[in-house]
Amino acid sequence: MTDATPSEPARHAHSSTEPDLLADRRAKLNRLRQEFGLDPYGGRVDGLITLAAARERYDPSSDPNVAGAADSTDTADTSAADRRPVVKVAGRVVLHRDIGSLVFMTLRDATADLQIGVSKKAVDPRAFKLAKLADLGDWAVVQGPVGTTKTKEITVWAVGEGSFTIATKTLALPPEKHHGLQDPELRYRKRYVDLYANPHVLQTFLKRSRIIQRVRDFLTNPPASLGDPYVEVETPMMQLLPGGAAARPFITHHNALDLDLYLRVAPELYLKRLLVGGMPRVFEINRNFRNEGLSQRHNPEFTMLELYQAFGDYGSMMTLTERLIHTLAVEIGGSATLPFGDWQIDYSMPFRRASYHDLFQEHNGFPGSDHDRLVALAKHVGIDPQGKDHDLLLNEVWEETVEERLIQPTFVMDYPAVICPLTKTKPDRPDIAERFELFIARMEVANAYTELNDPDVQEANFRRQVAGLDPEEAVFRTIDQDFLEALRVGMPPAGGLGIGIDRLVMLLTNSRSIRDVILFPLMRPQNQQPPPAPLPDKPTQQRGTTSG
RNA sequence: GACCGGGUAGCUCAGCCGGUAGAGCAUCGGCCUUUUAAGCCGCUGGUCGAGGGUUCGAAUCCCUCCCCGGUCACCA
Repeated sequence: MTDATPSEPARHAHSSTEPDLLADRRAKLNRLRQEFGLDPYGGRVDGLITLAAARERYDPSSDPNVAGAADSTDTADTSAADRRPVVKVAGRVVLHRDIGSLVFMTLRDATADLQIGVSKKAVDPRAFKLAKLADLGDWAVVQGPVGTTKTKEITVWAVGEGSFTIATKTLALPPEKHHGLQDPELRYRKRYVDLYANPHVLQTFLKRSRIIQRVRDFLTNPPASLGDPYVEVETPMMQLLPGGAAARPFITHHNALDLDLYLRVAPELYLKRLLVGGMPRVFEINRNFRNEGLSQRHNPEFTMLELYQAFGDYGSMMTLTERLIHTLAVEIGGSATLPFGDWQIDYSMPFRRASYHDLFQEHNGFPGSDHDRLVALAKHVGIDPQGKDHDLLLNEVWEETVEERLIQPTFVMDYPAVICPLTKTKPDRPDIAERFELFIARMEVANAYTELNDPDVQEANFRRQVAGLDPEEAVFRTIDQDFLEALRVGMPPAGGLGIGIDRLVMLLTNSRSIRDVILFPLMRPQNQQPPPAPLPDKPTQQRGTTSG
């Protein structure tokens, strides 16, 4: 093949790190520039419609291939009698069938796949040669009538000068055209390939977008029975103290203030400050960061809906939660009953409500208050009861014996107060917290409290919590005195709710792994790359450049 | 972190009781105006994840390490 001419900049020459397999693509790129005068990284194109829209434009009454119409041999017909609707479409070339003087391609965009046809007779020679040169993976633009082929496949036929062109040349070799991209590692690392090569992946993420959109609509314009709208707010992701959940935080550093900061594990304590300030109904949909293990259900950064309602309680949160999730199932999933793996999940209202203790009794055959039997069961399921408080042990056994049996949507209510430091207890039961967790398909999807607003009880809970920590953990679990001060200013009684958006999307899209609903899940670096050099302490660039 | 499975051509995968590396698709060259994963002919393409060991000889057996997936652990 020819190498770069003097007119070609050096960047078009082979890089020593580039696989030889790309040599053909490089040569073709140069050829497009030199022989065709084509910019292989072209610009703006007006007047495009989606492939799905083009398919809908098809009009059988204009189609000479439909029985009764004349001249059925030339479907790229350009005669004045042609009444077929003319469209302009763009898409990635995912199939390419060159049969001599006629080239068929299948283009793909976010809406559909659609066949296009380029006939030597119907286009200028340059456009026809470009059609023959097109590679799998190129972006193509085609203009012409929407018709069919002899086999009735709806096809956009390129007709006229410049009616087929390559808008962007790919330099990469595409995945196998039938199997798509299968290797999970490659799918997550090269999501940009996964998205186009596996259409259902793109559909999942479009659905995710619709789910989040619908949640926002629901909360900012709620059903009448739920009362006033909720206001969307944004609170700090970089926090001085990582509060609101017990997870280990990520640490970062602000240079100008020479200050260590934590990425938030939850927005809870800030949203409650807003209740104090007089915002009665607030919500936030945003990322939390927890420095813990990865699993099918855990990614270090994940998206959470948190919501607070003044003068509500966990009962109001229950009503809201089941209404919201039912609405999403029906409107986005298309049915009140949706598959998840081998299960059929029934999102009909009302969801089951059962107390923490009743569920323990139901699945274990004795009350959780029976300490001796609890200890015996703990040993039986492999939990060491040594030195554990009754309620903490109960919780471990509960998670081991009950959680995995909660397949259908179930509100688990009234947790032991000792594991709920931010929750108000029941008026007559100081040992029971007004908290629920919603379980679906063994996953904790939502978590809600009647919020604790007594500053003295809150402070006592914090102190008890910190006292039980080893020194290493205690470092980042300092008591948030400003939050206590806010409670002293006075937080109205309130209900609060958190919903794990990623898990909800998993359920509604029947996705087994959280990585299938997060576009770019965290992965280890591939090639033992050295970490980037640390930033200089003095932020010289930050001044005088672009400032907001 | 532990255990199990995997890493072979750009992609999807065989080969794994040791004997110099295979298929399909893609690429490249040729033919073809109604193809649907088009077809036909021909040609390319691999430090078999990395390093070490055993052996006359290692993709294959052994050791160490890296990456991915799964299970478990961690996650008030």
